[in-house]
Amino acid sequence: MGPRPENTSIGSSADKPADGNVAGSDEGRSLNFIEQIIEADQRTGKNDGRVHTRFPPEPNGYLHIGHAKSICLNFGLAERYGGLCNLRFDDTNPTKEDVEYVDSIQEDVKWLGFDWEDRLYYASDRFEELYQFAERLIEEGLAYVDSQDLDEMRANRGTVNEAGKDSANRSRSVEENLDLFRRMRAGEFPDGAHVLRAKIDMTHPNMLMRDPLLYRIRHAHHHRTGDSWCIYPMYDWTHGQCDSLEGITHSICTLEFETHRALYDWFIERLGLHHPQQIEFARLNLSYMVMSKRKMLELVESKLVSGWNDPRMPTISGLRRRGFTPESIRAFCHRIGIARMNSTVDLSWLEQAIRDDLNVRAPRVMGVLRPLRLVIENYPEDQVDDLEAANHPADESFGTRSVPFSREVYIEQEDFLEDAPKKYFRLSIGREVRLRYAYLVTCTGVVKDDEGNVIEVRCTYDPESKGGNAPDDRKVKGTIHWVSAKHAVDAEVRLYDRLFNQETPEDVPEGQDWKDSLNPDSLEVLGGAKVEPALAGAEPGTRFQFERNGYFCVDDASTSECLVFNRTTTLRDSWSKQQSNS
RNA sequence: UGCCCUGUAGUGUAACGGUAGCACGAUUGACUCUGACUCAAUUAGUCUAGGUUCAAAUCCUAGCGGGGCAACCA
Repeated sequence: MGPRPENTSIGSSADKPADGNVAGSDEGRSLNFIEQIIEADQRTGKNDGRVHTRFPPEPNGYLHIGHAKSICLNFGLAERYGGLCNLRFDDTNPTKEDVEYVDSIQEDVKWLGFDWEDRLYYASDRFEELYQFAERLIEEGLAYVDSQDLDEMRANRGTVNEAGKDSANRSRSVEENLDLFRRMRAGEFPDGAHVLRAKIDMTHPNMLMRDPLLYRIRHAHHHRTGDSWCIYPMYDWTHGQCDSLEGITHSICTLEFETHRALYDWFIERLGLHHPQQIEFARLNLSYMVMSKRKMLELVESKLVSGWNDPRMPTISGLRRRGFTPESIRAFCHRIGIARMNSTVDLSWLEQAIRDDLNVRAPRVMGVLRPLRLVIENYPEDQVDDLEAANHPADESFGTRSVPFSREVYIEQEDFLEDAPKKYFRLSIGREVRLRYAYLVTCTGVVKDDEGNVIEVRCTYDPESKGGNAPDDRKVKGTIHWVSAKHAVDAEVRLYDRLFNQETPEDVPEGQDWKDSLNPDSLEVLGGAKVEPALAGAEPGTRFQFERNGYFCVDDASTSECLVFNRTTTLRDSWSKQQSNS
């Protein structure tokens, strides 16, 4: 990539795997409650010791970090116990679903590093089987066609404090039910005319058991089955049977399906099928983030973000574009654990996970975000030094590269201060700092514009300090990064901050909209950044550490004419923390 | 005036009637050609009240707090 043949390819090693297991060793780790269930099942010989899980998204949106938790759980369990994990699309609602989502979901699961092999299933592939099951239920008097309208049905369902009332249609004969149901399938009725319901108990304290709907009429085009169906099964009628037919042993879902478990079991038992165990765990909540598909869709559609893969979004595609590695996301999911209690993980955990990973695998490079010209008065006009710089401070296998140095360099604006406090280790008039890998320089003065802004810093260098060390071994506390002005490559750098200012943006105070807490400064675009020449032509997706500035990833929009970087995350910064604390 | 689930350091999770641990953070120090990394140390916890027990985070009762359930969504 770089123009200099002596360089090792600093970009290509960006995806070099971290040594050691970034996800942490499982040895000696205590078991989460699901692993305990599985191990107990294996001890008793349930399912012949088999472990078979599944990840069952509805293709109605892009996957996000919360799905990643579920993916890591389901595929991880299969891996840990020598079992299998399926990918299944829960595509029973044609009006909300699309192949765009089917494709992106597969891409994201693969990118995360998981493989369903030949076990890709669609609930829609089982519409016929599910239909036959429904006829069986009708024949056994366990289901009936109801013809109440929506409002009637709602009214008769009762409330959490009041029992529901039986529908007048509840006593229809098996023959009539079968006839009506077949005609529903045949397309004789308009949307909403009838539904098929299970006959359970309209007074049940669990609302889900008050004669739940199995089928609704929907004359809609399905992204897979086309127009061959006009009745579509509901989630509850679909999910457990699909689990069962796929031979799933442990059907893991989030807590909001807890009350559905009674129904799940009821259907499987009446049908006499293999009985997977539904197990619920707490979904992931992240501070300063919204995770509902509805809200994310609204952000996308109202152009408050650039798309599903906006680097500020919690989507897998957003995180990928932001520069996250799959390993870091898996490590994050591992670190947050699995439990049944609702909780909120701080957004900083995600940053910490990517820092840990990139620290090991990202080559170091120098880039100046907000340039300030530094002129080295005693350095000859036409001279250029080629200085050797390590691509990684702790891993020699990354090799070295050569960085050109000349009389004028750019330094970071914040690395110069006229009135500097004692503990400021950077440049100020009369003070000496090290230009990383280059020379020690001492500031002699500044040039200001009419308004008094510093537009140039002057200094002298110690020719004896080439490479960064003085012959007399004098200690220089500060080391700053730089880029040779005449060799610099221009770049656009996009800095990201949290999307919301509210820790829990979903908790909206009355009279406000959840979008009111959007952070207006979540994106800052720096158009005039300067990076070292080795970065010219860096491929989209390549990750670097800009020393002292953070981790950066070449954006998909980057071209050879115009480099564009996304800042994945900053480095930890105890200096600015110290500043803000005092 | 229902049913179900759930309360452990700041955060996330362990402890399965028997020593309350771990991770992340925070703080301090060491190291340092990244105020990064690394290393060391420190910090801080069982919602409340009763009860059972030799022994309770764990079991029981009551209270308090959080979440879910009344789409022809998943």
